[in-house]
Amino acid sequence: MDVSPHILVVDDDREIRDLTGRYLRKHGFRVESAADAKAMDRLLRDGRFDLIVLDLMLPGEDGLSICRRLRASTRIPILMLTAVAEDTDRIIGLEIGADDYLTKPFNPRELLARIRAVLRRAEGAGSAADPVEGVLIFSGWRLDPARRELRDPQGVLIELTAGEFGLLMALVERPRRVLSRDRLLDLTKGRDAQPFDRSIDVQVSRLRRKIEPDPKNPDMIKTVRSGGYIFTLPVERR
Amino acid sequence: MDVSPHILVVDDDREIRDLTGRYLRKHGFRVESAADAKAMDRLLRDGRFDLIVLDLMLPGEDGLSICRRLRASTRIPILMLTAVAEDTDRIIGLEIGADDYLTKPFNPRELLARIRAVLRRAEGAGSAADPVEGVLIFSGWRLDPARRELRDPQGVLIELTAGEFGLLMALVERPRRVLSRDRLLDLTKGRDAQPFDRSIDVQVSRLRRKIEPDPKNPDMIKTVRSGGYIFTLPVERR
DNA sequence: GAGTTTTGTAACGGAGCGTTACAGGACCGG
DNA sequence: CCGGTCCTGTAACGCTCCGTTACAAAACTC
Repeated sequence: MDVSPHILVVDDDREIRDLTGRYLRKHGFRVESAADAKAMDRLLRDGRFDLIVLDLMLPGEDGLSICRRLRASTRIPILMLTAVAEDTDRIIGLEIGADDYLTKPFNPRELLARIRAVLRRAEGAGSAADPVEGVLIFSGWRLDPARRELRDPQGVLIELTAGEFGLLMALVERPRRVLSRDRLLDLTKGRDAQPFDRSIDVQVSRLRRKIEPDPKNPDMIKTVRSGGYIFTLPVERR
Repeated sequence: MDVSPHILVVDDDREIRDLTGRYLRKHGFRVESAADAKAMDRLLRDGRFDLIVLDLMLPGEDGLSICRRLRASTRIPILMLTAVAEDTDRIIGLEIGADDYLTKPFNPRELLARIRAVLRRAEGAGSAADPVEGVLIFSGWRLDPARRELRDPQGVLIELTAGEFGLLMALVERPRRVLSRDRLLDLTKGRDAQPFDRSIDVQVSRLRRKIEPDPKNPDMIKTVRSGGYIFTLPVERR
């Protein structure tokens, strides 16, 4: 299971997206990027992020507005990028709710340091990093992310390996949706698929053997041919 | 009673102490200053401070060491001053647990802005000079940071070495989240992992032997393969 | 129904991890 | 400064996990 923090870079400058993305990945982060507010919203809907790097100047909705909007609904830490140096004080003074800021042009290492610092701070106050709160329940089964335990409807502990647990989490957190192998690989390992990568298939097979009454005719985790896999049961969070 | 925030400036350069002191006072802060670690300790002993501005380069004990030491016992926000734009130092400064930093020479207005930002952030999480938070309790166990003691549910003192205690603190202060070995190393030793570094594994093993009822099937400290370790029990602070 | 693509799973081997043994280092009292 | 004790990092061994490969079964196409 990949625990590396997930960063979302929002900047209209493609070069900045690419460079920072590469740099941050090299240092162990998972990174996705968006060129504007719309693309950002799309990514936010689908994935969980630990931090957003947000450019102040954007086409369409600008950084300030986005920042305010995000703050209204989430606590995801925000690191603002500002173009000019003079306004720095004002930015902070504006109390838009960003967690830190950096003026362009910036040194990637400084970005890295500030990201780490913000993540560390966010850690204490139940950040979006891990809303592990609550157990996931599906037709009597209980999946507990905090204890990393799965119990069947009779309450019996089902031993899962870390890989199996991570895969099941990825599925159960997104029930009744087809998840491609690529997506599952990203969610569980934070890596891209290699040609002829079958690792997800094998993990699914191993997982089914442990949780499906009849692994030959899977009920919970169904295969979607040339699509991926889907977790079919309704899931309740508690 | 004066409620204006209380700032402690630690810098060996007298001019900086005086100038920043004057500037910050003008903007409504109470300010005291110290030229070195000794003087700082003296002031800390009998005053409450809301934030410390700490120079990296100091005669005697240097800023990094001081920072680490302060973090071990308090949560007072720290704003580091670094002399040159020496990146490694700056980065380490944040990694050590400083809340922010600024490179000299700096614009007083920026110092002011960053101080305000740090104070604003600190506000939420039990601010002021609360020296060492209370006892940490998990399913009957009591971990006391002030006395550096661990007692089991029967009240029996469990002897832990300094390393074991530090590791347990790092875990218990961040329960129910996966902590990578790198992170744990940083939290406990303040250093980076070397290739083939297994010291965390060994410490975890020794700690489990002392606190897990069945060390072979750990319950409190679980392993997350290729992820790190997680402390699974809910923790209450008192 | 033959051919093609996709998926399931057994088997193998490399990598991650727990544990022990050992040795260098810190600490302490004298 | 010295010897003993305790602590902790490193090396090594064995076990488990999981990615890869290979082949068979299933699903789909025409």
